[in-house]
Amino acid sequence: MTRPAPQSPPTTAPSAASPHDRSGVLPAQWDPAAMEGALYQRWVQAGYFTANPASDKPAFSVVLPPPNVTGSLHLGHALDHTLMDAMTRRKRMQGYEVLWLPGTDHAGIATQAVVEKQLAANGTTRHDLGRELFVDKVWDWVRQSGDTVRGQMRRLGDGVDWSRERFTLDEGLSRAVQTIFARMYADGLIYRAERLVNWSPVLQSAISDIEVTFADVEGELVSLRYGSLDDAEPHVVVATTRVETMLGDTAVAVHPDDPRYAHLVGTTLEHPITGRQIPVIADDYVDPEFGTGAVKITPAHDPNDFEMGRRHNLAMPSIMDTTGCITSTGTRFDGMDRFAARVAVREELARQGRVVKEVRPYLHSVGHSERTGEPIEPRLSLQWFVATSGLSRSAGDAVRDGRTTIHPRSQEPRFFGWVDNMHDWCISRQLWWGHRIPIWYGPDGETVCVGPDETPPSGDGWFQDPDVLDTWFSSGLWPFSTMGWPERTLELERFYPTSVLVTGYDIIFFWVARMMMFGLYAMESDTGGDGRNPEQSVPFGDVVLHGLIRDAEGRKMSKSRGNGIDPIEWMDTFGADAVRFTLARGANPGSDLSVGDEHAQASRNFATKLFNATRLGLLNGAVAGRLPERDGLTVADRWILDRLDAVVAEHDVLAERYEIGKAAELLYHFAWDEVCDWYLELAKVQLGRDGDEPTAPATRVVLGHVLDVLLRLLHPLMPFVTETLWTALTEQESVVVASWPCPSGHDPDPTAAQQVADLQALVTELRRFRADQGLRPSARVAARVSGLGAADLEPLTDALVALARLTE
RNA sequence: GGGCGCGUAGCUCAGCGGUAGAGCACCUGUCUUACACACAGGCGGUCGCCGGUUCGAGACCGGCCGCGCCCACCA
Repeated sequence: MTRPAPQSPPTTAPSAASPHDRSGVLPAQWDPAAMEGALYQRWVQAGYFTANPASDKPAFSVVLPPPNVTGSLHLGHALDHTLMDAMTRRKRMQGYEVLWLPGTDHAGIATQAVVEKQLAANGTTRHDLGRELFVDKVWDWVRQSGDTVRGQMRRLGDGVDWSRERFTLDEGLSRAVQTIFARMYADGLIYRAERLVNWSPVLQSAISDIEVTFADVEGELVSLRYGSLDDAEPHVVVATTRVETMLGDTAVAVHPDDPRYAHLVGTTLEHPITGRQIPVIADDYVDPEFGTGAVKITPAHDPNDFEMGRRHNLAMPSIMDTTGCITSTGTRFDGMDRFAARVAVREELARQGRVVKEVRPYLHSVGHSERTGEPIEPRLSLQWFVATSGLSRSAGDAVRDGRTTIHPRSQEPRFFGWVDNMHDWCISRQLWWGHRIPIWYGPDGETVCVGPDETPPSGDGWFQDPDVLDTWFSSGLWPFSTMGWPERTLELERFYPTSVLVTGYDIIFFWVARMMMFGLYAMESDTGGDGRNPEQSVPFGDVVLHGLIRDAEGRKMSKSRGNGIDPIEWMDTFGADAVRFTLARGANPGSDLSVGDEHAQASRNFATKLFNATRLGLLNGAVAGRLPERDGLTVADRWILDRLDAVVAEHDVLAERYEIGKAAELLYHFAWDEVCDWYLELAKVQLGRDGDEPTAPATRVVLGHVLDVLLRLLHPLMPFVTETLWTALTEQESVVVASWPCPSGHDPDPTAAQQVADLQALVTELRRFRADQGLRPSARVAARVSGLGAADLEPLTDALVALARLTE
């Protein structure tokens, strides 16, 4: 393909060019990769994205869900960011004082794991380094890799307020963490207890319920016999998929009404391996219909058994250490890994003749650590918890009574199901990277919570709790900790609660519910529960949940599958605008979207189309000026202006409903099918070949206006091309700070619409006819070549009718 | 076991009461002075199945089949 070189110095246009040609201000073609960076730079330098809390404009605020500080953005983030950027850019143009607050998350487990892996490669461990040195090393890593995300966000065009960027472990946020911890501790909402928690032997740490994912696993169901081997003597058969836990059994349970076992309840049976006598107890929990109707009870290693152990005051011996090896059973299995022990114990029981029936393969659901992948082990340990019942009820109420609205509505049951059935949240992690628990223990068993402005107790025997807080504890404070809470800053005053939260539906539980719990609690505790309007307490008025990104075959993108798309590579190939538009166009609330290269190509083509359309305008001297009186306009002009009004109105409705996908679709088709395919062609006729038709001057203004408005409408989704084209067209500073289009207020002219529709039908018919005849298909060319430089469409229509007849 | 959602052109998806749509793919033309990252024309669907409501149903109701996701303490 050859294309004429750009006419580089626009001031010295060749003599052949029309006197109206203003196209010199545009580059020869749209080259996104080469131009986007400079545009972004200019926006930031101009301070367009910096919020001014002192302004008197209405506020619109969004906080960015903080990505992992050492991570990199994937396409899902790009979707997130595109939606937020589109919303904030539009609101800015509408005259709001916009704050889009960026930042990153310290991502406790993930970040620590990366650095530990690096250490492992050098043959050391964090324990070799010691806590302080290790944490220093993590900070080094954070500083070194933390720029990746920022760079990616600049590429995407995110209009965030960089001057307010935050990090969950920075000083201010740490202060917020300590403050709320101290308040909740004082209120009894944070407590320490020995509980059965999900334990990751790989991390050697507790994890919360939602960090466990269940997967069906083929295991073995072993039926084993407690008591005598003589059928005439007392015995009970129980079944288990984790035989090794029998080493920690302290009871066998049956249903109270089960006649088969009534005579055994209250007696004891000998443990076949430890030799201890364990009681047979009766409890309603046992389902007599299931299996043999008898269950082995391991209180320290199974949640149900733990509860039963509490009800019946059973001993709760732990039989595994932090790495998942058998310990303190006093048997030869001590020191064995849990999976090795599973086999060894089964073999031992078989040798004793205690494995009844055959061992059956058994498909059952096993909890795995989401982060590290290995099966979790329920383990009894001393941990810190948040008492969630009151907090989660408030969070649920906020949605129930409409202070916060979830979009789409269909996601609400999922939210309620979670907040209404929440277990207490285990917040302590046996890690080193994170907010250390602000609790100090004294030599005489004292426990002191140290607030942000207090000095920790010192002296012999005092020490701080070694654990750190779950990462989601600090991210749960994000909407207000980032604005300076607990200080009463101007930012909080102006921008909290935030206007809208945008995120994927997969983190409702991790994040959304917790922000609501914390936000409500923090704001109420600020005022002692009075003073403040409850509406001010929720962290956001709207929650917009988008779907997950899948590949062209509808599969989830993942590193292991290798089907992930790197947003940077995509932007290199198609441009940031195309990537953004592709994601936005697929963003139907709450539902997943599949994307592939062909979608990005279509979006890139659309950007090029806009470029060329604007170029046509500039070639013909289109200017964005005051529109002439409507009475003097042609049918085509009146029609396109009416359409423009309608599209502006329709787009606003969709955007306010967060129907970004449909809004994008609307603009795409309006721009392409109506503006480019019809209006531009009609405008050419009205301009005339030499630009000297009587209708030409008005057409230049209408054409300029249509392009101007169209570019402003598209700017939130495609900021880069629209900036380049709009500034060229209007010769104004930047479309970022242009005003948002509103309908003209004119009544639509149905006659014009009808006449254009008739014309379209006519031309289409003519084209079809000519195609059938194997003639040149272009009616518009025919029209012009036939000398139909019409002053209006009525004569044009007549002429086309004549022409159509002629061609027959 | 509970919750949510989905099954519409080859693929990805809109449409949610009134004569079947888009993008991509495919076929046929066309370098027409904004654009071949384009233009024009075309092929292609008994809208998962069965009932019902209605003058009229992808669209509303009931049932069924298939698929996906989330939650849940099935020994």
